[in-house]
Amino acid sequence: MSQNTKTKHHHGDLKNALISAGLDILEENGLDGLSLRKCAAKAGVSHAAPAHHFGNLDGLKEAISARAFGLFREAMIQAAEAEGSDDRARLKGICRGYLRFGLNHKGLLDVMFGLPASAFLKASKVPDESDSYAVLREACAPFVPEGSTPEIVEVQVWSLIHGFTQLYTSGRFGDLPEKDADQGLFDQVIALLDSLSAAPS
Amino acid sequence: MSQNTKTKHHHGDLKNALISAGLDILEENGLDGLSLRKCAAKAGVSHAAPAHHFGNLDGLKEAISARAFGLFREAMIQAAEAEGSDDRARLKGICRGYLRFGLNHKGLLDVMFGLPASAFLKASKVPDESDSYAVLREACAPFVPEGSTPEIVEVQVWSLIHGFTQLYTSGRFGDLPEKDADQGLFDQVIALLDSLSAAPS
DNA sequence: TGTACATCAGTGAACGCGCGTTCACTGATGTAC
DNA sequence: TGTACATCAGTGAACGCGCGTTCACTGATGTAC
Repeated sequence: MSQNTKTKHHHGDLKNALISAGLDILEENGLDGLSLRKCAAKAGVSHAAPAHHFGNLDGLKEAISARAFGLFREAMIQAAEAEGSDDRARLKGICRGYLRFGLNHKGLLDVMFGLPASAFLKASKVPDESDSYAVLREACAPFVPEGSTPEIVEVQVWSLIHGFTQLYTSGRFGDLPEKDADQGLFDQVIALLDSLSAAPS
Repeated sequence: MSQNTKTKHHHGDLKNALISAGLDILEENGLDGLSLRKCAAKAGVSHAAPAHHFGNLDGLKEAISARAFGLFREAMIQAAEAEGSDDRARLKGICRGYLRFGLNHKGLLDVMFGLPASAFLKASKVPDESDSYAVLREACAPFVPEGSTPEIVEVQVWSLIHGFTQLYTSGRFGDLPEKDADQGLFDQVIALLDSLSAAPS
C-alpha cells in the first residue's frame, strides 16, 4: 500500500490512467462533462499533470477516441461471433454491436464521431478508427454484387447503420423498444443487401 | 436612427432577435461557441436579458433548434422543387437538400440533433421537427411497396440519408467531392427504394 | 383627454465556478563514469 | 559498487477568462378610471 498507491511522482502509467478516467467521465456525464481537470482528478493526480502527456484537451480527446474505437471494434467483433459464422450472421452481429454500443456508450460515440476524421488520419500510424472500419468492411465483403464495388456497399451499409443508431439513440423513433430496434435495423440492412445482391443473380 | 435603434428598453422583438443571433453564432463558431452571453451581445442587449425569454441555455437551444428545423424544412422543399415534379425528382431533392443543409449549416444540424427528440415532443404545440419530418414522409409515400408500411420506408430512407450526411460532413468518406456525394447519396436511396418497390411488382 | 398605477423588459454590477494555462519547484529515475 | 548529474514526471499556487445566475434598479408600456 505504501509503495503501490503513494509513489507520488512517477505514476507509472498516467497516460493510460488519464484515458481510462476520460472514458469513465464520458459514460457518467457525457461529452460536455469532459475536461482536463476532471480527468486529472479522477486519475488522482494534480490538474496540471495531463498537459505533460496530451498538451491540451483535444489531444486527450483524440487519445480517448482512439481507445474508444478499440472498444467499439471489440464490441462489434464479439457481437458478430455471438451470432454465428455465416455471412449473414456476422453482418447481423455488426448491426447489433454497432447499435448496442451507441445505446450503452452514447458519450463515447459522441467523442468518436464528434472529432473530424482528419484528426485521426493525420496520425502517422494506422489509427484505431481504421481497425474498426476494417471490421465493417470484412462483414460487407461477401455482399458486394458483381456490378458494384466494396466501397459503395460499405458506404451504404455504414450510412444506414450509423444513421439508424444516431436517430434511435436520440429518441427519433419514438418508443421503439431496444429489441425491436435491433431486429428492425438488421432487417433493413438485409433488405438493402439483398437488393444489391439480387440484381445480378 | 434615434428611435429605431436606441429605444433601450423594450427591444420589441428581442426573443426572435436572440434566436437569430444564436443561428449566426452557430454558423460562425459551432455548437461549442453558443452561450447566453454571446447571443445577448450579438443582439446588442445586456447579458442578463435572455433569461427573461428563455430561462436558461437549454431553453434558448430549443428555440434556436425549432427555427433551424424550419429552415431545414424550407431547404428540403426548395431543393425538391428545383429538381422537378415527379416522385423520384422530389425524393432526389430531399436527399440533396438534407446533405447540403448538413454541409452548409453543420452547427445547426448539431443543435437540432444534439438535443434529444423528447425536448421537442414535450412542447404542446406540434413542433417544427414534425414539420420537417412531414416533408420526408411525403417524399417517401409513393415508394411504399405493398407488403411494407410507410414507417418502415421512412425509417430506412431517413437513416440512410442522415447517416450519410453525418459521416460525409465529418470527413469519413475521404475526399469525395460534394457533387459526387450528392449523386452518390441519391443513387443509394434510389437503389434502396427500387429494391423495396421491385419486390412486389 | 388625462392621471395613476401595475406590469413588463432590459440594465449593470456583483457573485462564485470551473476551466485551461503558466511557472518555479521537487522528487524519482536513468545514465555516465 | 558508488557517485554525480541530466532528464523526466508530477506538484501546487496563481493567473485571467467566460460562463450562468442573482439582484435591486429603471425606463417603457398598457390599462383602469
